[in-house]
Amino acid sequence: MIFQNELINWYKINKRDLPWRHTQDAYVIWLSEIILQQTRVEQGLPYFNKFLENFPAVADFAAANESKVLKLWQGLGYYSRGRNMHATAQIVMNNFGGVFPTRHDDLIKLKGIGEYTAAAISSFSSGEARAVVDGNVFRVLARYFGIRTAINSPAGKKEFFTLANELLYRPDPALYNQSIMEFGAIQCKPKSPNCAVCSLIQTCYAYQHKEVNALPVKIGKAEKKNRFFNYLVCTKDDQILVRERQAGDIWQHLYDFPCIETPDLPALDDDNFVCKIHEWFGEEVSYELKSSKKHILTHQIIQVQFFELKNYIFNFSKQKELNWVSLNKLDELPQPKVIHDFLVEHQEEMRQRN
DNA sequence: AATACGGGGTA
DNA sequence: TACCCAGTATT
Repeated sequence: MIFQNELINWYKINKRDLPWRHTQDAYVIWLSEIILQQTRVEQGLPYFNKFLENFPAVADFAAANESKVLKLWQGLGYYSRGRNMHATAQIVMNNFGGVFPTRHDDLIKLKGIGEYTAAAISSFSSGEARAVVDGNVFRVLARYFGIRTAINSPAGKKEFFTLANELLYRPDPALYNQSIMEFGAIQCKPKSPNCAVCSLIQTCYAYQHKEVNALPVKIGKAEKKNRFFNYLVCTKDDQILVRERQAGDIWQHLYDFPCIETPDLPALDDDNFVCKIHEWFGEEVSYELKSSKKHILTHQIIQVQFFELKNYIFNFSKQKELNWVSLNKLDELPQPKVIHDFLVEHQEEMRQRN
């Protein structure tokens, strides 16, 4: 039990004071855990506060529009988390009488809650004996026990999950789970871990064998795909033409502009590009490049260009998912970051134009 | 078993 | 750049 006791002792001295550690309310813990999936504490913290303020209880969350949820989520990424939370809040109202479940076996069935999150919520809210296995735990265990199995392979998942549950400190699962994650986040970091002040180095495999930087092992290197989005910005009085993005691609249910996606960066006189603009907006249309930027996602690099259109005739029958909205209304709709940045940068001239 | 899904921080 | 972050869902 040296490993567990050292982690817990370390935690009691070094832990950060985080708001979700002061509650056993499963709803509040759920809020924090979903927000923190693939997200650093510093980035998620303001969103946690914002969500709790807008939705003090699960009933408030369930009663909101999905669009409002996504607007609050704007900028945090992985928007399916927001959509799944909204669906889960409604399931909790309908199937659990508005009482957020605390048992792992109930939690795991809810949308957006997987093995990690079910273990986290159940252990933190009710002390259920479930070991959390997140990126921090993978790293700490791989280093301390010298495990070379890839953490993103099925065999690795199984091996680490089994070990984590064997190690779980039964007298206080919640305390132990918090301890090992916090230790991974602050001390046993991915880059330049703070081994100099670590009380576990005598028994740490990676430290003793000088393999700290080689562990954990991770396989695969998803190639990033290049995409080219050419946004057509059309304004009329205080209205602007927007599109709600649909299923099957990034940014589902967020709002952007009419877009011509091309296989490469189009020249301003590129035939296919010009042809498509004329098809949508008439032969008299003129366009000017206003802004260009590279937007990087996990699996895509998107070269984004914004064109301001003038003298256009818009044919709605060609693009049914497009709608005119006022600039003020657009402010309330959820947008991808690259769209939001464009609107902020150009809001003066867009409003003056009217 | 592999891929999709955001955006930001670090070295 | 490349890698990682309190991962999950889908193919």
